Amino acid sequence: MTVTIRDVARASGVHVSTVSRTFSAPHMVNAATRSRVLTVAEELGYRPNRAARALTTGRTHNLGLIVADIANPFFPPLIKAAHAAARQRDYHLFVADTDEEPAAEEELIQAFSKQVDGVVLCSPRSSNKALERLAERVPFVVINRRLRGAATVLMDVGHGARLAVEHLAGLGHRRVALVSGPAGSWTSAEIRAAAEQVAGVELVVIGPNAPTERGGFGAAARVRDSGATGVLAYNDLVAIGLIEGLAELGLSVPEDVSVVGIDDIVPGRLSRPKLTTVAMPTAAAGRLAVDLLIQEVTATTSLETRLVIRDSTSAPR
Amino acid sequence: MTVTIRDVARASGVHVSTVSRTFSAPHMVNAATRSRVLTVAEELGYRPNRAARALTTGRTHNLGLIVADIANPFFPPLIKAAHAAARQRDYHLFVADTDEEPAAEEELIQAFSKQVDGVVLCSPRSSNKALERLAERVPFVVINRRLRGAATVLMDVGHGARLAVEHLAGLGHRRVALVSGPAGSWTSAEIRAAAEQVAGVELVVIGPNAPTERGGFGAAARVRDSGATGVLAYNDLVAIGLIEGLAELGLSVPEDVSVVGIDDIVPGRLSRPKLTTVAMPTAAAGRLAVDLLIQEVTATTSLETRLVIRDSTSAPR
DNA sequence: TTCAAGACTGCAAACAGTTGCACTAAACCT
DNA sequence: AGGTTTAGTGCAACTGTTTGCAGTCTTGAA
Repeated sequence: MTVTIRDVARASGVHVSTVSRTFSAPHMVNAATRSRVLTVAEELGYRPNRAARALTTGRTHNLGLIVADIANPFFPPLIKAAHAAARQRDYHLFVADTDEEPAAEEELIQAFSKQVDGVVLCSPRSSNKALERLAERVPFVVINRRLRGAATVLMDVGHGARLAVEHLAGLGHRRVALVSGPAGSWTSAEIRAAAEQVAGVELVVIGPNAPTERGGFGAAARVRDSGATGVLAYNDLVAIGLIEGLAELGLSVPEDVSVVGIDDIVPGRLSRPKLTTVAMPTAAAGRLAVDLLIQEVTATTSLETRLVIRDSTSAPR
Repeated sequence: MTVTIRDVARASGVHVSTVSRTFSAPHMVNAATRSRVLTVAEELGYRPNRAARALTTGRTHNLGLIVADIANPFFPPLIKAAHAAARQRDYHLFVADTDEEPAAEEELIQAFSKQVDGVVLCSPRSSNKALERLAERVPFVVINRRLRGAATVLMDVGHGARLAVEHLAGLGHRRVALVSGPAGSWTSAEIRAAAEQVAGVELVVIGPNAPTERGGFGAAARVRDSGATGVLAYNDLVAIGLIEGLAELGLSVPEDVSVVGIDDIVPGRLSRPKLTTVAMPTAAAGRLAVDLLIQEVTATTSLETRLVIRDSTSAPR
């Protein structure tokens, strides 16, 4: 039923290898033959079968993208950018969701291995050891994790966190709370290390917390009790939850306490007050990751972050 | 370099066909042989090559999912659910983004056609005619569009819209504005038809509008001028933009005007006031679509929607 | 005019599996 | 005991494409 290279060959009176070449190495075939083959192919509605091609060439023109949670607002812009970059070079993109389970990462990589030319792994939860082992089966690039032997794309949260705390300091806050993330998080550690370096403010760490709205909500009382007038939250969801929790306690943002988030996800732009936050270059990271993968370069890149000042921060009372 | 079925055959002293069968038809091979082959395969780290398998069987065990915009908060829950359903049956999922361009739909379907067993198409923008033509190349199921010849999953927005208007009527609103969506939208038409059927309220239609925050923002003045005290917006983004626009005009929600959205996206839950909205069963739709695809059943299903009452609606002044 | 160098094209062997068919041996039935 | 079924395995052809090698035909140069 499906039209193959042989049908085209027969219909245009040449050998299959010539047809093959008009698609994969056009310069090797005579212009006249080429155009004849092309028109015949067009008429017949022929499209090369990528699976068959992959079999001989070893390249599938497919890429895999693994994230912890597709529905987490942090990821979609990254996925979208990765897809666009892949598409531009005529690659298809498998997308997979681990549901935050480290074991799923390994399993997915294994399952992908024969079917993709590489995979990009976002904020992996697996151990470095496990990842290094997997890197032998299939090339990959990791986003937001340092890993030797694999290409790495980092977003410089540390810098962003410092900007955020400096922003608070500049507004006159002297005591700021850091509502941290989950225990093993690379990002959380980076944020803390950077925040601690800012001179002139006393930092109090509250956490670890779940990286969710609920996590922020739950931290509200401790924030109030800490006496801090400014807060840097692990991410925007935490910040939003925190603002809600503070409201519950009769504290309003930014009048009573200033809050800055991290990530710059859509809901932060839409909530009230609009969130001051550290914008993460997720789209750039996604795009870059697939570019590195396709070009097979092993590099480690650090992407700039920046502070977006909106309505959730102001001078303390 | 990579270990094939032949390596396993040699190492375990059987013919390749036996190895093949221990993986794809285990019941046809003797238990003892099977376990021997299995352990050898395990030792060698053999994994069947899906591309090669696809070549003979014609089934790739891959599915495609095409959405208009991955970054639109409406889609990620659907993608996630579709992925989970696919994974459960050992299928991989290609995800693609058309960037709202109808032409991209066709192109993507064509490109996928040889590489997937089917594709699910969300809220397509292409003409029915074009879709019917494509349906001959590859099986697909469509979400949120009626199309004969293809399996269809519908979300019953009409019902939800009616509930929403009835809710407003029940609160005492007598004049409600419908801030509609883009011109050619099936959904928008459904909403309007349903809203018009509710007795006891006068409906004024404002639109068409872009299905975005900005679209809602821009409609604020016309809503004020309409004299309506209640509003049903095309979707949550429009509702959020509208609320912002109304605030700009000195009108607050729900005190001065009640607003209900549609979709129940995350930002609506997180914004202030929390949005009353019609919850769309996106996850169920995604899951169901891939199930239909895998089981190759051509059915048309209509999924229930429901009203979620939160803080953006109250009795009129 | 002859010969070497290109430019095209065909041939056939891969690639990694699946599967209909044939064969053997054991188990079953009368 | 003889014939028939059945379980298990091997054989080889096939899937759609690529690609190294070899052959043919022009060209251009000497």
